[in-house]
Formats: sequence, C-alpha cells, structure tokens
Amino acid sequence: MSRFNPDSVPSQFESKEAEEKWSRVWEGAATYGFSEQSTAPTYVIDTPPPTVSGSLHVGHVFSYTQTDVIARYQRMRGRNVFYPMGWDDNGLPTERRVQNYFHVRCEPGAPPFDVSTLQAADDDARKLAPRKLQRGAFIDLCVRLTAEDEKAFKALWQRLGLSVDWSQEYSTISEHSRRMAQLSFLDLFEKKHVYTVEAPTMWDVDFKTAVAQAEVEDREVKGAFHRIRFAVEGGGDFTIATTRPELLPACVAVATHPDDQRYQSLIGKNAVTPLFRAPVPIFGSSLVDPSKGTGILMVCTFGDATDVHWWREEKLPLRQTIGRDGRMAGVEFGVAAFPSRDPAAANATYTTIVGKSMSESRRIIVEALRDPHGSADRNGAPPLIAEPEPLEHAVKFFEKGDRPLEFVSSRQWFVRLLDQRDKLIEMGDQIEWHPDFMRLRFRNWTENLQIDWCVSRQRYFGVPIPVWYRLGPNGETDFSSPLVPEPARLPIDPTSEVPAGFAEAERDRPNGFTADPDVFDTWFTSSLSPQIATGWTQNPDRHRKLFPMDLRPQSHEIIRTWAFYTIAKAWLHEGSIPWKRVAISGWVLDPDRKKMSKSKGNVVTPMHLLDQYGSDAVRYWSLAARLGVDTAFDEKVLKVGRRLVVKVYNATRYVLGQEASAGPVTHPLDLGFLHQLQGAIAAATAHLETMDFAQALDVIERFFWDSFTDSYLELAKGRARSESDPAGRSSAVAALRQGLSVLLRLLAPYLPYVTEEAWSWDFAGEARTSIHLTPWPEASELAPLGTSSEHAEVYELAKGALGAINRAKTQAGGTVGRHVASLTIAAPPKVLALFARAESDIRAATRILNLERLPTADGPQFDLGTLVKTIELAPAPERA
RNA sequence: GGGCGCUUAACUCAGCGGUAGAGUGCCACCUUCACACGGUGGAAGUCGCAGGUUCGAAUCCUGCAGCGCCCACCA
Repeated sequence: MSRFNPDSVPSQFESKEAEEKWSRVWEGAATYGFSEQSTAPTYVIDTPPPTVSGSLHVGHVFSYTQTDVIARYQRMRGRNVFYPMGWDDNGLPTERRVQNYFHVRCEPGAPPFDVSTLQAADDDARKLAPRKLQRGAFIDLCVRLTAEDEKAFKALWQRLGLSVDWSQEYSTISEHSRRMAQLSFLDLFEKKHVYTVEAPTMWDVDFKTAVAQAEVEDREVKGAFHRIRFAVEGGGDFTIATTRPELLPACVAVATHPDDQRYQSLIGKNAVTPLFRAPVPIFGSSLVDPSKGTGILMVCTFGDATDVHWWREEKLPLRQTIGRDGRMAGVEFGVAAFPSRDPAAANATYTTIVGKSMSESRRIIVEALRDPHGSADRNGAPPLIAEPEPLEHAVKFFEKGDRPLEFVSSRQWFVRLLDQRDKLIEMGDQIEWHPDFMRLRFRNWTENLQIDWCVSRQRYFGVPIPVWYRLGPNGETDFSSPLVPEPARLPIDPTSEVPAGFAEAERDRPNGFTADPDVFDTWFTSSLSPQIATGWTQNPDRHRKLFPMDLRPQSHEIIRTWAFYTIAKAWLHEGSIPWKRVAISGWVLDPDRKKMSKSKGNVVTPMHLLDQYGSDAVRYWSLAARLGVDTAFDEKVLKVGRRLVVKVYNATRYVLGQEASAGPVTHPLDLGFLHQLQGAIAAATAHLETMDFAQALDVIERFFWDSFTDSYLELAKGRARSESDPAGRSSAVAALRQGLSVLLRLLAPYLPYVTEEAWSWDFAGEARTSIHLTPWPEASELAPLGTSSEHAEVYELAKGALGAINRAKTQAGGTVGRHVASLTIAAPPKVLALFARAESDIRAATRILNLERLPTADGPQFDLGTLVKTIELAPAPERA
C-alpha cells in the first residue's frame, strides 16, 4: 500500500510550477497524441486556426478552453481524440504586417532578391522607397514573420493546458495547405463548380481587390440627397434625388415606378443628363420606391447593387468611370460608349474630375451643378434645384476596409453556390448546432445568398490560383479554356512556373500563355480545414477514418464565412457534411458589455491572469459560461476558480494523508455518500454529452463543495481516525478515497493541472498513469459496494442534521469548535432511526457530549429546521 | 426594415410549469488538529412591463420596452 505523506508536498498549490512541470511531462509522454493505429472510436475536432497576426486576448482563452474541455472529456471516455492546431497566417492582416515590418511591397514582376538575410527595416531603410519583391520572396517573409506569432500562441495554448496533439500542427499558407487549396480548385474546376467571368464586382479601392458577399458589412454613414433636374428629350424635365452626384457621368438610364402617376408619361422617352448631356432611356421598374427621394432616379454603372441588377435586366451600356483605385478614370465624351449632345461641354466638365477621388469629384460636380449653364436646357436655373439634404444611410464596406465599396467591372473566379442553396440548407439541418438557435444564422444567410462566391483576390500573400490562359496571335487572352496543372505538380505558382507544353519564353507572348495573377480568398483555404488536417486525397485511409469530423468549434460572427464555406466545400467535394456538431462560443465582453477588440483598446491580455490566478482558475472562468452566450469579463469568477483549485489541493492532501488503510465500505453513511455521488456522475455525464460543460461543472462543483468537503468530509473525519472502530475507520477511509478519485476525474477536464498533481500522489500508481488518460468515472464503478437509496437517506439526514445543529450552535452564540454540553432533538421515530445510524459521526462532527431524543408524531414531511429542541453549550475553552 | 438572443439579489450568472438559487460583495462570530485563497451563520429580489393559458407561470403564449447580435438593393 502506498502511503502519501502530506508534508512531502507544499502546503500551498504552486500553479506556475505545476504548469511548467506537467506541460513538460505531457509533451514528453505524448499524453494527448492521436494514435494512428488504435482501433478505438475517434473523436475529431476541427480546431479553428487563429489569425496569428492578430492580438492575443482573453477571448481566445475563453473559446479554446471550451473546446479543450470537450476534447479531454472524450479522451477520458476512451475516444482516440484527434485534436490538431492550425495557424491562419494566410491573408491581408499578415500582408500588412510584413509590408510595415520589412518595408517591402509585393510586385509580381520585380527582379529576384534573396530575402533570407533581410531584417526588420530600420529608420534609414524607411527613408527609401519600399523594396519590391516577387511573390515567392514576399511569401517567404510572411512565413518567417508568422512563425514568430505562432510561437506566442503556442506558448499560451500550452500554458493553458490545451490538450492539443502538437504533432498535428498546420498552417494555412504551408505547402501542404496550398496543395490542398489548389487541389480543391482543380476538383471544383473538373466538376464545373467554378467559372471565370468579367462582371461588376464589389471592389475595395484601397486594397484594390474584389471581395465576396460574406466579407461585406453595412455601415451607417452621413450623406446627402442632391436634387438634380434632368431634361427630357422633346421637352419637359424632372428631378431625381441622389446621394452620389459624382456618378452623373456614369448615368446610363433613369428609372421610376411604372404605376407612379407623376412620371408615367416619361417612360419610353429619353432623358438628357445635366453637365454631360448624355441621352439616357427612362424605364419603369417595380424596384423603385415612389416614396423615396423624388420617386425617380438615375441608374449608373455602378452606384449600387440595384444598378447592377438594372444594368443586366435592361441591357444597359457600361460607362465605368470609377477606376480600380477609386479615382475617376480618363474617359472621353462624344464617342459611342459615352454619347453626349454637347461633347465639348461634357469633356470640359469631366476633365475637372479625372484622377480625383470620389469625395473630391462629388464636391466638384456639385459646384458645377450650381451653375445655371450646367442645365440641360441651357437657359434655365441651375440643375441642382435645392441645397443638399443631409441624411444617414447604410453603405457597403469591406469588413476590413475604410472606404465604401464600389462596383467595378473586373474578371474574377467564382464558385457556383446559388444553384446549391437548397442542398446547403439541407446539410446545415443535418448538423447539430450548439446552441440550436445558431442554426438560424446559417439558414438565414444561405437563403439570402445573392451572388456566387467570388474567390479570386488581387493580392499576394495567399494561395495562387493555379491557372494559365492561352494567348492568341495578337496577344489577346483566351479565358474560355483555362490551362490547369496536373495534380502531382501542386502546389504551383503559375507566375513562375509554366503550363505543360509551354516554355518560359512563351510567357506573355502572342500565341504563348499568361498566368492568372490572382490568389484565393483566404476562406477558400480555411474552408478546407478538415481536409487539410486529415490529408484528404494525400492520405485517403486516414481521411476516411477522420471525416466527417465530430466537432467544429467557432464563434458566431463567422458562421456566414467559415462555417458556411466549410459546409459548401464538404458538399461540393464529398457530398457530405464536414462535421456532426458545431459549437458556437460566445464573445468576451468588457465590463461595459462591449465586445473586446484591438481597435476599441479594451482588450484584456491573458498572460498576467495566468500568472496571478493560475491556468486552472482561468479555465474555470472560461468553462463556467455556456456556449453561445456572450460573457462580461469578470475577475471575480477567476477568484472563485482559484478557490476551487486550492480546495481540491487541500482536500486531497487531507484524504490521502489518512493513516488507516482502506477496507470494505460498510457504513451506511459512507454508502449513502457514494450513492449520491453516483447521481452526480450521471448528471455531469449527461450534460457533457450535450456539450453543456457549464452545467456539468455546476453539478460537479456543487457536489464537491456541498456534499463532499462541507458535509461528508466533516462527518467522516472523526471515524477516519478513530482508534475504537477499525471497521468503521477503514470504511470511511475507503469511501473518502473512492469519492476523491471520482471527483478528481470529474474535475480533470476543467482543472487539468491541480487534478494531475493531486492524482499523481497516489492514484496514478506504479505506472504513473496520467489522470487525463484514466477512464471517466461511471456510476457502475461504485455499484459493487452495495449503495442504495436507503443509505442515501441516512446520508442526507446526517448532512441536514449537521447543518441544523451548526445553526443552533451559532444562534446559541457558539462556534463550530465549541462543544455542546447537551442537545435535545425532536423528530418522528423514522427520522430518529436514520439519525441513529449516523449518530456517532454527527456527534463527532458537532461535538455533542450528551444527546437526548424526543420522538414526535409522524407527519407527512419533517422539517429539519425543527430538529433541535434545546441546546446547551459547554463552557468556552480557556485561552492560553 | 427582417430575424435571433438577453433582461432573475448591489455585481457576475444558474434555474425554464409546482413554495425564488449559487458565487462574489455586505453584516456577525470563529486561529476548529486539509484549507483564513478557510469555517459557521445572517441580511438582501413585486424573476423588464402589460395581457393571456393553467388548479398553479421567473418558467408556456401574445404584445410592448430597453440592450446586444446577425442580416437587408447604398436612389
């Protein structure tokens, strides 16, 4: 029998030392390793790859710990847990960091340069123009810088005790991930789920790239209605209202509601725009809201999505005046594409805005509209008939952008999703969502999809689109039959590698080929996280074993991106759902209930909290919150967690320090306690099965404090060191150890450090088996002891009596340590019989010297508040 | 404009059809031989508002209000 000496361990739990010690042990022993050979059922987690260029804050700790508790629970349940960690380093945030840090810019045509010795730019270097780098070299720098960020995250994860299998690490820009993303494209290409088209696309003028619907957000901005008079060919005029007068040169039509009496007669006629004197058709459309503005409006290429719609439906001409840089492009009026009744005047006006930004152009155009000579009829009042009328309206922005999106006609690659909408909704319905209402977010988004997924980005740090195009005899690009590489060549960069059958010399030459210069949307790669982690076609057996996965944890604001695209990819590639369950974590809010974000400056960083309270306490805070619920950061909860950790440590020291050996559990109180513990195991397990780790923690914690340390431990204490009752003593010691073993295991997924430390003192045995690889407790392991609900009654009565007597003692002016000279209790015979079975334990715990029992009449219910009839305290002990 | 969630003690949150709960904080007492990061006890809430269903509602339904989130064709 192994004897534990409480004096052999520190009297205080040293979190930091325990964290360092056990992290090392776990890593050395590959405690959390996934076994490729094991035939045990798997549990596979699609861990969110954090954006490593972002800041670390308690929100990360919160959500990743919530996943870890599930991983640990499933591991203890005997599952072969596959819990990888990915890093999302691909994309714009990294590009921006690298540009600043090294003072470089990516330019695909730049001369080769060896970046291996390049250091962070100093002040001298910054005085020069940024160094221009080829895409490959630029990507090398991105990889280098993000490797540093990944180290910081990994250190945090290990400190927190995430039970990740670190041999399954991946990053979204790694060669493997690029290969997977390009394979995905080839598969979609073959299945004809992707297409390229030149079309008006939402465009960010600062990043100079197309963006997808999912990356767009509406923001309320200040604007103004400008009421502008248009002439009608053949006589007459009308007034439109617009917030974007700078688009006047791009006006291609005028629209009004077909039933609007005011303008009905105009439909079919031509209007003439002011300033530019372009004749444009007037048409009717039910999309026009007669109550908005003046009920008649100009259609431009392109002011908004409705303009795009009308442009397509009415087959209107394209007059793209907005350049890709968000400035007015150079166009000429008086030609077929830009007709004008007065080209000279039109060009004179247009010249004043060429190269100007949208806001500058607006100012200039508004000034011109105040001039009477701008009017279409050449002799009337100014076209601007009133001062601009300020209003607030919603404008579309790229979520990472600062200026409104423009619709710019450009060639982009799209994944066809609109034709899959019903199937995608069906897939979403096959998945379990936690909490369930998050399902609606997915449904809502999917039902309201407006456009296919634009996956090409005019950026550099990303996975290249693996495509070339043939060039015709005059150097014209043939987009109709793109050239794609053989899968074995992936990953490739088409800007530096050549398609089969061509030589480098033929690049960008007539009859040669040209590379697609773009990269994929980062979600194109991130949405393959399940395939990247399993190996997919590179490792089909493994993929079959791990896919579909069991759990996708993520936050709610990326349901329309990450969850949606992952579901779409799994469906398009494999006709399957990617995972069975999605767990949506809430946000961590600052104490004012605002979301923590770097830009708001209200971010709480986690490291000092880990130092101050210990990982287990920080985990406790994370795990006391329910899935999907936003939680205000509250340091008080960390204190509560810390308290629990300390209590676990000390209770274990005490129980394992009992000197008697464990014998058969025979005493009714002990059996009753274990019976109640069986109930707690069942309840906690049921909650964890439905992902309700917070509820399970509540059950476990409550039992630990209320039933174990505050009640059973106090009641069994005396007997556990009794000299006169050896059988009762070994029964108590055995039950205390049993109870502790179960409670430590129930708490292990929540508090991995203190439970491992406590477990190691004795329970780990000769093999030093980690508590985290020990089976999750089951009610049945306590069943052979012969517990019963009758014993439970004894235990509950004893627990209640302990409380009632303590209350009486306090009210009589005594304290717990004070002896009770005599006590009279009154209760029905049945209750007194239960009392008698635990009497010596109750008397020892409450220090009763003389006890009298008064039987009362049997009632339907007995109130323990009436148990104590009289109490007489012994004299207070003399103080030294 | 549509959808979803939240609103319970001073604070942070459980409970979601059967006599209002926890922890923190507050008050009183206590160095009791695991633990003062402790122990014992106490005070503290018309469960957002208004209707309805029910023998019974914090819990179900309807409406309203406040807060938050997601979404929506920017004239």
